[in-house]
Amino acid sequence: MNHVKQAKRTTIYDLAELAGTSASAVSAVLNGNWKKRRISSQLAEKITKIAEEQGYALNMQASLLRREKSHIIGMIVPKYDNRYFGSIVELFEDMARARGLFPIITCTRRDPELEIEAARTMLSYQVECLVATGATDPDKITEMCAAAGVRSLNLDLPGALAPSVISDNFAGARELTRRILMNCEKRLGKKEPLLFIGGRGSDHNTAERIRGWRQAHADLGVPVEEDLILACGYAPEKAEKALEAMALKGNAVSGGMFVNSTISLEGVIRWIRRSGDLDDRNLVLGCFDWDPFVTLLGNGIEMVRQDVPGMLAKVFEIIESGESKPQVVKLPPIFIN
Amino acid sequence: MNHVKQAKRTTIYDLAELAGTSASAVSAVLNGNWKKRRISSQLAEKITKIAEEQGYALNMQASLLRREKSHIIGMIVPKYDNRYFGSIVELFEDMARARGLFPIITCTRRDPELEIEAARTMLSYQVECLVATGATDPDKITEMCAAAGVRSLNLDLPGALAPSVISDNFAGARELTRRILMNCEKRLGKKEPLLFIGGRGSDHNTAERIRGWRQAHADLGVPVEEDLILACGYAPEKAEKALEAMALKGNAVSGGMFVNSTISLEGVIRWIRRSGDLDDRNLVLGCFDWDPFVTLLGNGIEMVRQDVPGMLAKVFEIIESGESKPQVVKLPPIFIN
DNA sequence: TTGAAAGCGCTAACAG
DNA sequence: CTGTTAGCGCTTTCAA
Repeated sequence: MNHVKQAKRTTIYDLAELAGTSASAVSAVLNGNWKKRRISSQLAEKITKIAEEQGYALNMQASLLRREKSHIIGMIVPKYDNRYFGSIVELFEDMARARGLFPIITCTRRDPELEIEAARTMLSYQVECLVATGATDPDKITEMCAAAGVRSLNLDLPGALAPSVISDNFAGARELTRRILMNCEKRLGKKEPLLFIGGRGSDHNTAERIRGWRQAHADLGVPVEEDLILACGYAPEKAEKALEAMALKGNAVSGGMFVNSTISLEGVIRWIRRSGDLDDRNLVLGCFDWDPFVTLLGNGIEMVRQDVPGMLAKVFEIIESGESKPQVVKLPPIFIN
Repeated sequence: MNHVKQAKRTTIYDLAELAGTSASAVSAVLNGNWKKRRISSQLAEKITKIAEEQGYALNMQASLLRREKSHIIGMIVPKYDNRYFGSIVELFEDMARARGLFPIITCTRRDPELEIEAARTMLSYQVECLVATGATDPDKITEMCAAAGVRSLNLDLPGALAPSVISDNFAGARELTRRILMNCEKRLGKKEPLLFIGGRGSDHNTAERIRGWRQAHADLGVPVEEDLILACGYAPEKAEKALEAMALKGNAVSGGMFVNSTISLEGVIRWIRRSGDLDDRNLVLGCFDWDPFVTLLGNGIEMVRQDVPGMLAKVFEIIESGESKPQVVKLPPIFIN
């Protein structure tokens, strides 16, 4: 209830003085280890009450400086604005807190420079562990962490130097492709080579998905066409432009389409809407990603939902086990339509 | 390139020893104020090189403890997993960094207890300013901050004790309602009272939107029906259940509908899909929120997109001005269909 | 042009 | 049962 703006924040010394005791007693009480110090519950109560009254807030910087463990866990993530990363971040925070860790998260917008700068900043904040999600150069981050004696893990995109938890992109893409091809047959009367759109050819997941896409074509005896692979990046505009360019070259955009993320799907659908109706175009879509509204788009778009709770459970399992040798854990994604 | 796992992290004392100089010199050089201290560029260079070699990372906790300003800015946010809050968070991080601030963000899942706990934690981390986004009890947070001599601002949901930046919910809802009613007339041949679904009656934004919804009905001479107001909460399941309950009571769900957020819209559309086709039901929808995929849902759903860049620009403007007396800044939202 | 030293607020021995 | 004390790693006078 004290609304006076104080130049100096209340410290344990202030509290000690008010309680007529010492700073160490205050510290012990406020940290909950006063039974260990056998402080009288009377004093404990008094201190707690005074702390409350004064609106005391621990100075974490000082506390951390003194303590050996920071209990801070960091995560870097490429984007917030889609369901996949949004749910990763939200669940990560939750699970971290449930384990008594303080999560700090930062978004790097798929910018390699920002990624390493973010990692360095996290190290400055004394993270005990850093989870690099969808990093472009995870090994660089692992090296930086290792040099500081900090554990790191990769999520979503694997690295060679630290444990990685990812989706089984090959198997997922293979099954997704199979489903799209079957839908083509059902709806268009024939299985035709699919378009692959979105993502970066250089990133591991996209490469694996293209591999699965090829395999499924082979499985079903459908030839693949190399110039139907448009790994144009993730942004909606890029997918939109890629389709436009394709159409301008005189290639009819029709048949089946494997879209590499909902981000790209946004651009794809925008292009479709701009240039004619989805139904009219006889398009059969599948997307290696999930968004609730896409389900509601209709047209039976096949989707793959990555197993975020499963992946994070694995991440924390590895963290808790203390394991730090490189290994890639692949989790099967979930199919939705 | 030193991959040896070190028990102790490299400190400026280690660097000083290696460079044959003192910690204070190292500190000055690494902070870039060595011209002020007139340190020889030779020494500066040497120190920089050694720091690089050793993979030195500043201990921010120690640095912050000593410094007077933390340059940390905090934000609490209810959810990550929708476009609105996702874009707020992403842009906030960006703008904070551009101003030399370190953003720390935490998600409180609309849990009032978590909110104040999160605020306390942020204070422990010595934030210089805290932005409370969509907080259930913003004034409580402002009080806590004030007691610690920390500035706070409210975003999305206003408070009485600190500057607040919000959308103009009344005007937005009024115009959105008007548009839905006009669409009803166009598509269904008549203007009928709209259903209002989603949100909490107790939250300011929902109350303002209901007020706008009423006003628009009055403007167009359409009577409102009180039991068409279903402020059932935000979660998709809640909207879905509310519609189900309404249908079970024998009330036909048809005509126009004002949906209070995309989160709720998810449940609404799910219910529609489960219980018949959107087109068949003659539903005319509007949503006080925006999601790119909703545009692509078709059916001409009217949407309101809140002006996130505008709101954050205003937030930082207020922060930079040092202003801290209560005021509510309302930004007009943008209409999309 | 540089180094020594004090101290930020807290925790954890250790000494009563 | 409780207080004193020694730092954690860094920044910043102050003195040289």
